[in-house]
Amino acid sequence: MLKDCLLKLEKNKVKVTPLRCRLLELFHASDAPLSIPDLQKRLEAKGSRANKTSVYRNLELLEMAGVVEKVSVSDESRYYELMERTHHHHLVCLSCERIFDIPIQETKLLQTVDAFSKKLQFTISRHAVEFYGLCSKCQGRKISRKAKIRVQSH
Amino acid sequence: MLKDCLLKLEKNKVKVTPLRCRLLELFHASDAPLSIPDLQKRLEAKGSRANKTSVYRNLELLEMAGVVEKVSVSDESRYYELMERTHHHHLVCLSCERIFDIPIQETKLLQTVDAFSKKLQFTISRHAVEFYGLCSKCQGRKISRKAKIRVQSH
DNA sequence: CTGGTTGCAAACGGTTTGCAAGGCA
DNA sequence: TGCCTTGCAAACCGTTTGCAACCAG
Repeated sequence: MLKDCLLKLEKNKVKVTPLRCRLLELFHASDAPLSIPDLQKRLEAKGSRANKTSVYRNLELLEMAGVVEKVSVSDESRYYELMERTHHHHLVCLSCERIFDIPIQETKLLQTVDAFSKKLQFTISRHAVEFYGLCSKCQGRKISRKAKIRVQSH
Repeated sequence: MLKDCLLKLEKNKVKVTPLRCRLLELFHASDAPLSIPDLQKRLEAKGSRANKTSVYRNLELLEMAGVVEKVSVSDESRYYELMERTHHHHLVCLSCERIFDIPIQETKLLQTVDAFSKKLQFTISRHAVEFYGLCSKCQGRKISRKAKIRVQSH
C-alpha cells in the first residue's frame, strides 16, 4: 500500500515531496526491482523527469526510512524494491537481466547461518538469496559476450 | 590447487600466460573474494603490475573456463573467487566490506526453488546466498553515511 | 532566518572499446 | 601469415560531491 509507505515516512519525519511520491508510485506499479536509471526513464516517460542526483539521494533516504530495500543482484547498477513486500528472493536472467520474485522459505538455512555467525561474532542484518540462469524467453537464444541481449526496460 | 586450475585451462585450450599464472596465485593466496582493483593493487605490491584492461579480460576468460566465479556481493565493484573451492556463501560486512566465507547446506532451499523455477521455465545455472551485517570489528563503531569506514584492502 | 529539497556541473571510479605492438606457431 | 595476448588512450556510464537557488516553517 502506498499509504503504508507514506505513514512510514511520516513516522520518520521524512517530508513527502512530489518526487518521493512519484518514486513510490513507480515502485508500487512495478513487480520487479528497479535501478536508478530505470526510475529516471520511467519518470521521463510520465513526463515528469527529475534530476538523477535527486533520485539517488531520495532512494538513500527511502532506504534509511525502511521503505525500500537494496537488492544485490547486479554489479552494473543498483537495484531497489519496496520493503513492505513479504520477504522473498530472486531469479535473475543472465541474458536479458529480467528479475523474477520467488517466495521461498529458508528457515533451515537461517538457523545454520545463525550458529555460524555467532562464532564469528558477526551480526546479520539482512540476507539475500539469488539464483542466476536463463528465463524462458532467453533459452535457446545464442548467448555470447558480443551478442549480449539487452531488453528494452524492465 | 594451482595445478588443477592450470589443468582446467589446458583442457579448455586456454594458454597459460605469465599474467594468468600470477592472477591464479593471488586467488590461491587469498581467503576471500577479490575485486579487479584488489588484484591490480596486489600485482603492484608484488612489483609485477599489469594493465587493468588485461586483468578484466583475463578474468572474463578465467570465468568462461570455469576457473573463477563471479561473486555478487557489491554494486560498486566486481568480485571473483576460485571456482574449485567447495560451494559456499558469504557474510558481508556493511561497514568495512570484508567478506567471510560460510560453508552451508541449502538442499531444502534448492528443492523448493527447483519446483518454482520449473513452473516459470527458468533454467538456473548458479545461485548465491549472501548475508549482510556487521563483523566483530565494526560492531559498536559509529556507522553513518559520512563516516563510512574504509578498511585498507582485503 | 533556517533547514531541507532540488537541480546542475563537474569529478570520480569501475568497466568497455578500438587500435597498435609484440610474441609465437 | 595469422591468431592471441598485452598495453595504452579514450570513451562510457553509474555514482558522488559541491554549490547555488528555492521553498516552507
